[in-house]
Amino acid sequence: MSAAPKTYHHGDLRNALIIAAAELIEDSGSLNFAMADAARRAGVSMAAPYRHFRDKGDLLDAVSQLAFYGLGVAAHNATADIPLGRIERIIALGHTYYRYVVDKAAFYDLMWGDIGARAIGADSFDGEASGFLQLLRAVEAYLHAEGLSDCDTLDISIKLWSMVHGLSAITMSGKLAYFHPDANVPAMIAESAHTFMQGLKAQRYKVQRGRASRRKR
Amino acid sequence: MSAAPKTYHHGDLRNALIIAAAELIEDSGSLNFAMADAARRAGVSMAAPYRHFRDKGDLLDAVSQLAFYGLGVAAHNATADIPLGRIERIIALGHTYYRYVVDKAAFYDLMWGDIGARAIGADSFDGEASGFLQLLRAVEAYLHAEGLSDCDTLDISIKLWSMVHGLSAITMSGKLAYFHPDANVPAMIAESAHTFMQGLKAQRYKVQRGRASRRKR
DNA sequence: GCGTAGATGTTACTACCATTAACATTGCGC
DNA sequence: GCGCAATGTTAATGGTAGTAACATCTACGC
Repeated sequence: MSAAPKTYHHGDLRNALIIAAAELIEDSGSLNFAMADAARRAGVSMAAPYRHFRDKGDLLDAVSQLAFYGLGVAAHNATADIPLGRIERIIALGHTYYRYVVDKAAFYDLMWGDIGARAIGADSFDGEASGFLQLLRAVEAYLHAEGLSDCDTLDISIKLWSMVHGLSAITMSGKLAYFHPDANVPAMIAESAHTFMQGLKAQRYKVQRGRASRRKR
Repeated sequence: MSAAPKTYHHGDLRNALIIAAAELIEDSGSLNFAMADAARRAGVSMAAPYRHFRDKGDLLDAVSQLAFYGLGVAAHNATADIPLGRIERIIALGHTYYRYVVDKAAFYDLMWGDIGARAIGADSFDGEASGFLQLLRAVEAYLHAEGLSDCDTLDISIKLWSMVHGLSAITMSGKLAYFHPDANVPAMIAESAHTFMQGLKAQRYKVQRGRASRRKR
């Protein structure tokens, strides 16, 4: 099939365009690629893409899904051999997230840029769900292993995700380097996770104490 | 001075353009305003802006500073009557951040969009510094009041900022609504702060215990 | 006061790009 | 095989960023 590229119909133009766009974004480091370039790279005329994508934003959404999918794969690879139940697994997920985002800065814009303006369809999350679900599983296992089963896994996972995402965003924006030039982000990610989990345990003890001796205050 | 607008030279075009752009962004809810529109709104020809801004991105940077400045003002107003040293002051800063970002979605894109692509000058932080400095002061006072003075104020402030920024970003992206439709973000912000601070205290006790009885493990 | 240099604005132009319209080819269901 | 829907093509439209060449004003030395 790779020997018959001369047909009038491309055959898999939609995917070819997604890949072309992803390459253009990665090469130029910016989302400002030209629709025409993506078409050129896929070997079709510049009007062809509009048979598959309503407009440029539509194509960007598709590439965005690909980027989230790549994150999910990276997360899986990075944590495959760290046992469930250990906090190291959660931290490794955070480090993977951070590295993925920083290494592929343009992808960050793709995944998180124009958040205020873009209307995001609920059906566009299948790919990324994979990454977040990995976090959910790791958190659930950890909470169970630490005797914190009464905590809300979803709630805590989102809070952990927020920490890592926030640190990544602040780093990428250049603001971290401005306020704290010698910050060590991976270390901060690990520390945040540890501190947060310590806090959960402390709160649990507190609640238990409170329960045992009437409620304080 | 408002009675003599008919001069050939505008007099304050730079600021007029910044305000015009901010209004266009807020009205349209998108960063995709036309340079020509900003010029029109300011009452000048479409080439005039280029005497004051190298290109559109340069103008956007200026508006971004304005947005961060507005955040600083909002933060100040929201916390003026909450005493230093109380965690409520830190939480109020988080809530202000969240509300500002969600209320002005287009401004979010302005402040945090295109992070991967835009090169941000170190001199562009004066305005926003004000907001972050307020957090620094609140955290420092709290740590002191709670006997946690040996903690690193800057490090902890950045971690708290990250949490709130991350929650805000995930909310705005629509992903929070997808994974956790009935999440209460302000409550999560408050909880995160409490849990984190509890964790700091627990870690301090741990260190002290460790110190008293040789180092464990 | 005055005259000029540089700052600020204007009009006219280029080049590019997203998107659409009208037309061409192809493959698939019948 | 036939016809229609899907998929591509070329050609045009309209809009935008940015530049060039020219115009006007303002500030400042004198």
